[in-house]
Amino acid sequence: MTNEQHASLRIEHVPQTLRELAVERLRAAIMSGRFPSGYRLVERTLVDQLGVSRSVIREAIRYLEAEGLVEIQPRQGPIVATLDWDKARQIYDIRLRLEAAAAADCARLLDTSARADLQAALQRLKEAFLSDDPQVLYDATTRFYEVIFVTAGHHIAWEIVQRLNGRISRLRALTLASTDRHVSGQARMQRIAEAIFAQDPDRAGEAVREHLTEAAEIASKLLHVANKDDQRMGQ
Amino acid sequence: MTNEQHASLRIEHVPQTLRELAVERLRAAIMSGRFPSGYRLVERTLVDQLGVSRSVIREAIRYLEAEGLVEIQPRQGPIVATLDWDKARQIYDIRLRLEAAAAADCARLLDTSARADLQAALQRLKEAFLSDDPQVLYDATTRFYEVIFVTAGHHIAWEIVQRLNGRISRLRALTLASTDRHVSGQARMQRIAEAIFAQDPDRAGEAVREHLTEAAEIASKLLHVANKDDQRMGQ
DNA sequence: TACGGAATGTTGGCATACCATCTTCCGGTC
DNA sequence: GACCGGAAGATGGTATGCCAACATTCCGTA
Repeated sequence: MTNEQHASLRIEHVPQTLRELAVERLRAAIMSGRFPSGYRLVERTLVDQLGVSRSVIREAIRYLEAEGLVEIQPRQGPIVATLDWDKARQIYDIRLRLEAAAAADCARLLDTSARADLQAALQRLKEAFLSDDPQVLYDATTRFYEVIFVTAGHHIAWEIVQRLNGRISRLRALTLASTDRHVSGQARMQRIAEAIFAQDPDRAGEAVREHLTEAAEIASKLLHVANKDDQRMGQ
Repeated sequence: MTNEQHASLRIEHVPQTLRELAVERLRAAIMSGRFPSGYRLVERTLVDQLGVSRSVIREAIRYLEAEGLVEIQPRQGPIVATLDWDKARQIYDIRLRLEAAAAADCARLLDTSARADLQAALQRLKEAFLSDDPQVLYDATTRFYEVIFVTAGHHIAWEIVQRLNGRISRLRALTLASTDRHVSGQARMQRIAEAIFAQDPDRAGEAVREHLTEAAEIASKLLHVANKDDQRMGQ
């Protein structure tokens, strides 16, 4: 069982097929905002852009469709999934529950090896907060949570959270970039880590809940501002 | 926003493309156990069985792969996803958290219309418990939860739970069929409904937790028995 | 000038063809 | 008889071709 216990800690299976590569490229393009919400994914255009055949593109789109990153409009084909505040709220709520549970179990199951992993992830996170590159902070945050989920043995929950994060990636990037967040985020992350190091499940869960509640509030403001911008710009 | 507020209550978008049809057929075949765990999904064989081209089959497989119902083995192609107790445990744990949250919010948000829906679903569930057809009970149970999730506004959580249910469908069928379950299951469902009708979120959440904890225990026993059978039969 | 329709282009759905790799099996040689 | 090598089959990966539906444009007629 679980012969992939720490599989997700590793370098993530170098993609071999064009299809896997295409999925990654498209996902990156969507999550980075290069393909904005509602953007039409015209197959033949993507063929030119990625330099692969339509078969590959279409299969990649099917995958991303099931993942929730792409929606199919009947008679119009695939578009980048849209996000309104109701959906975002639901996603933050699910994340809150799954991440709190993971942090609590992580605190319970912490062993020497996991402690070292978490320590390293926390250190990297601290450095990332000093960095100017949003991507670095994004990656470090992801890594921090990954250690928590994997240590807790919540592999499936981690997959779910990663997918949900994909759907709110732009919101998440904005949230992480927010200056308020910059200050308090680091402190909150620190508190999560401390509770886990102290092996206090309740406090770890509570720390995550506070952290994510704040994140959701910031996201709410940002999304509403963004929506107003969209309306003003007529899109 | 949420212009599909009650979309999932309806008859579910009559599939138009062969691909959607193929996804449904394959999913049904897997969930019913006709394609058992680990079964190789050979594309050209499926072409003959479903009477469509490989393009359609392959795209359907991509979708089910992202859904977690199918796994791709490098250099061997797709197989029906396998399930060990560690994965099943994780899935039950996630379901527990999401369903408890949905029941609580459902209790909070219950209005006249939702009350009627839930009442109808409960009635159908009671009749299903008297039925001999496992499928009827399965469908009625699904419908009961669907009303809870939709009323709570937890549409995304409902999608996630449905997917997770797909991955443990055989376990779930066994659990529902278990005679112990037959007796206590109905009582527990009744308690969940009563707590929601009383608009008592805490009690509703607790009732769901008890219900699912029991279900997970039954599933645990069944899965371990099944695994022993598998070993005995050399597969 | 305005309206209708036909021609053309765009695009997704579906089918098929080709190729590389891996497996299997058969035959020949030692 | 055993072992090795190659041919044939099986199978997934990829590319391409065809078609129907829909949108767009342009021309002809009233």
